[in-house]
Amino acid sequence: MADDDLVFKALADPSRRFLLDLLHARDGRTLTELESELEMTRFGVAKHLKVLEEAGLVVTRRSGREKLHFLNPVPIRQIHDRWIDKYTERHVTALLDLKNALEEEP
Amino acid sequence: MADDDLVFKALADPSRRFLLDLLHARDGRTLTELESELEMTRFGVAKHLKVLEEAGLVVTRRSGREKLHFLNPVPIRQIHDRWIDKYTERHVTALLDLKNALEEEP
DNA sequence: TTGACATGTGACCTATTGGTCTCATAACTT
DNA sequence: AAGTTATGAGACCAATAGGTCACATGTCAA
Repeated sequence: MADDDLVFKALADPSRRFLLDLLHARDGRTLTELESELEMTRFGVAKHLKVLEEAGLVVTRRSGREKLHFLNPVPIRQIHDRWIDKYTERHVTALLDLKNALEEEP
Repeated sequence: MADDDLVFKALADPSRRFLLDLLHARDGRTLTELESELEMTRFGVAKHLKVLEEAGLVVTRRSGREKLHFLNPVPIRQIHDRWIDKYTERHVTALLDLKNALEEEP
């Protein structure tokens, strides 16, 4: 399977995106710790983490019997750069900054 | 289905990503024109375009019997912002700029 | 070394998805 | 009006993906 296909397939599942949210909030967690945040068996979570790791969205490091998981932002940025050039980026960020500002002020 | 789920599901298919590539290169194309670029029947392409449109990745405008398709970069940028904060962005862009520079110079 | 803890593998079932086809509507051209 | 062009809706089938389970390996602590 092509590299980018692995990334997009990995992002296509809501549980996996939630795992990325968890790791974005705090890195270096174990499978068991992440498992407690999802309503799913350990096996399901392990499968999802494996998909994320094979896509390069999550990087791991072993520490004894534990496996620590870290978020890797590089593939996300590459998605961005595929369809948003520097010129367009200025417009889009300005638009979204305005949107966020308006949503914060009631 | 949740908004972000539609976007990620839409991006999960290589044919749909190729359609976005085509629209990124040149906007405002019709179904028939896009169809000629894929090795697939018109019905398949139409289905993919519908998925992209429902996800908000493609915006359309009718002109007589033709339907013109345009790329909308906003959802892409929102994916980016979900997992890459301003601080991380500086590091990642610097890293990727370096990578691209090295690949261009042999 | 014995038991508890943390993770890994592969089979299995069900639900979803990609792609094609038949049928149908609407608009331009002459 | 008639023929052609551009698109739309829904049935259908094969392939894929999400989730659980039984079973297994490696690691820590007493």
